[in-house]
Amino acid sequence: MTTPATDHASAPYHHGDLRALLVRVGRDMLERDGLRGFSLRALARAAGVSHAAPVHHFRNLSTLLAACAADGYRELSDALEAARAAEPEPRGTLGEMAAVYLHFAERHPVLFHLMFDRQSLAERTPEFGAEAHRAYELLCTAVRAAARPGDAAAFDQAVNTVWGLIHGMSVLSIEGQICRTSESAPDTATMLRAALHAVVRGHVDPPGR
Amino acid sequence: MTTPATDHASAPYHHGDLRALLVRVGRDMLERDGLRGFSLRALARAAGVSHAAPVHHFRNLSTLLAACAADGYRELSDALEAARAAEPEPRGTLGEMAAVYLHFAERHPVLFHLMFDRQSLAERTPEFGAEAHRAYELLCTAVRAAARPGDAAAFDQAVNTVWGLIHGMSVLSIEGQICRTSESAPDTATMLRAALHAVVRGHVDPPGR
DNA sequence: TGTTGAACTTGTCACTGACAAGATTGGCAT
DNA sequence: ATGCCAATCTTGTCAGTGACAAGTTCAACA
Repeated sequence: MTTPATDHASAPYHHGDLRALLVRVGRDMLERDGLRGFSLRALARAAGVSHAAPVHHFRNLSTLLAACAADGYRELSDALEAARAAEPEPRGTLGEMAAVYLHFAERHPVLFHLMFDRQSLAERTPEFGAEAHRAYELLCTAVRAAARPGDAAAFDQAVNTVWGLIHGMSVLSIEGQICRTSESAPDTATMLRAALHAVVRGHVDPPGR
Repeated sequence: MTTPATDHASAPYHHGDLRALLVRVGRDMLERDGLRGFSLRALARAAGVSHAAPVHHFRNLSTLLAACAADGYRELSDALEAARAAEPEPRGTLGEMAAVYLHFAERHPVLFHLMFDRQSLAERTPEFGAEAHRAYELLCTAVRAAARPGDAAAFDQAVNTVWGLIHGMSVLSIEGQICRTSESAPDTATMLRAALHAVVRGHVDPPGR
């Protein structure tokens, strides 16, 4: 059998870096066919290995899914970092991060859904926790920089509403639930930026009492 | 409630109303064990019928899941209607609806996740579409009443951000991701109400400022 | 009363996740 | 070099699953 041309490097044992290959092929399969048809054996077939080979890299299906989700968080975190680097001004950073978040969700809807499903990810790997935490910290830092300084309660309020808004609109976009009765309505990212402005302003003013 | 609409099928046949029983038991199993362990045969066992009995009520697993999700939307819509009846003042209605939405998500996290997963619900029943649309219309109406009159684009903006915010914070709450660095921070529902105020105000002001 | 057809059962098949045991292969002490 | 070792991968197997087919029960009705 011809060697599957996995270029050298990381840990080419028998097959090459099968673990990375499985995550890559797994993410492709997830996006193409969704979660319900997802199968360890189908994945092994697609990767060109025997049906039990993945077990040596992932204890079970949940662990494999967690690895795919962790890979997604890594990609998202990298994109968030790039957004911050491209637009260092605090309010601008937050808007860019929101756009990046939304864009990630739209490009990887199934994975995005998986990343936020505690049930499917019952087996959380340390890798998953680390990458998820990294994305979270990036967002928190951006919120802290964008919002005027306040007490801890105000910060909690700001982080939760900002992340909630970004995440919620991303989900609606994925599900095709974004309302567009008007032709002149701006695109989803623009709507999200405008709403973020309102929320960030709103959290410093006493809420309407 | 009322008797099912289908006259000829409403009377208990061999087993009683197995369809309703399956949905009820199915929702219980979903919340207890999550989606991955979910199995038509396990459901049949739990309901005390043979492994193939559910097929006569649900073409396949997806259809059954869609029925459970539709049942969830029905429950949510009923709760939203009750919220509107209890608090007819427009801004108050919106806040109450948000609290109801959040509460529903927290009490039925797995089902809630399922209700917003286009992949798992590839087979959409008419029942599902109708109940989902009912919840959506309730929310739209409430937003229209609460926001100052504007053009269609402003309405789109308001609906999308309001629903996005409510949905996003509900997801964060389910996932245990609500940030609470301060003891004095209000509970999630209160944070959500405050953020809604900011968003509803923000959408009438020009966001450019 | 006998027929009909929906509701339900039993039986079966290919497929899946998980496990066990054997085979391959690179690294390493001797 | 030699030979052992352990990680990687394969083959084989088992119970459980979704889906389908064919048989059984039983309320409704002509």
